[in-house]
Amino acid sequence: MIIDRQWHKRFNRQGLRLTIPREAVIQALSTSGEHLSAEDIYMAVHQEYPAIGLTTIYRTLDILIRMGVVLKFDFGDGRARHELTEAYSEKKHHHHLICTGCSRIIDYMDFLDDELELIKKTEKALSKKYNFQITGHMMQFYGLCDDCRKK
Amino acid sequence: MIIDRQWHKRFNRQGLRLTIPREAVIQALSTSGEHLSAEDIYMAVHQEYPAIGLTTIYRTLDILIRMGVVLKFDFGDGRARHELTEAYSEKKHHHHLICTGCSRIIDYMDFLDDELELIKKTEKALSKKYNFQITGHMMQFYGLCDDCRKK
DNA sequence: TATTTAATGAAAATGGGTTTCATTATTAAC
DNA sequence: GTTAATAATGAAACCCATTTTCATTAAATA
Repeated sequence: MIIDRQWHKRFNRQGLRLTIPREAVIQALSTSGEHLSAEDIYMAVHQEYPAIGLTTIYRTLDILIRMGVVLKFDFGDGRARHELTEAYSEKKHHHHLICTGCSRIIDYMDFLDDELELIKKTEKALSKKYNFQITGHMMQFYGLCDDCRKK
Repeated sequence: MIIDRQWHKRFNRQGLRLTIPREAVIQALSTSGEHLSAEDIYMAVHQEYPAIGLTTIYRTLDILIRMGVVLKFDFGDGRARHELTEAYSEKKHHHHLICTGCSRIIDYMDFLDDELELIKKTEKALSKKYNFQITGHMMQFYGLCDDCRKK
């Protein structure tokens, strides 16, 4: 992800500053895999900027969530996970299949075409009806994985 | 919800006992509205059984989640919410629209027919491909509500 | 009845996540 | 540039939902 003038504007528009720590968090989100916990991001950022604290990570994530740049997930294991929203991500969008037995997460991208088309339609209708500005969605299936069924 | 022999069997099958506290939790979930926090359930149960502790609520919820009876949600406000899964609920299934600004939750049921049909299809395909026993799903849209957009 | 096993509540511990506060870095005003 | 106002920061303290521990009780089984 290139942090350009656009990004600075996005922050300034709300009276916020795009600082080094904030850039670092955006970078980490865009390069360090998926569903990152705050601590994952902290550790990634820490490599290059050891002075940046965990508190700042949390604060930055809050801002990015409010800006619609980041989506916060919960997979039921007690820590929140974060990903760039579709509009800001270079990664292929996916949905989740979660085992309620062992918390295993499977990202799936099959069958997405139909789902996404429907989601786009729903999004439009919802945003009109409730006057929401929709920034993302989350679709998860829960169940027991192969291993956990056997137990 | 009638707690019958079926329910006892479901528990016994796993070496568990269907006790009064556990019945009370199931009852609370089936009658006390939607997206209940552990404390909501505790308070509902407390009315009739003041001796039942919060710890037992948490433990019972864990069991019910593992059994596929309860679905655990996170709306980003720091407390988990719980609902009976579709198979065990008498309530109409719905999806969520969540404001990332103020955590307001809107349940919507419009546009569901198309969604549900697609979901059923996807469910079948996923469960086959990944050998999952799917117990429920969750579909949430995120965005800013009318009020929060203005700020 | 005796014995094993599951379930329970209270209290303590855990651990994400948030607040506070004194300090530092930016930006704006002059 | 210098100065004044404002935003951002990290460390430590705090909060609070959830878990764990442990001694006790209840239920199922031999």
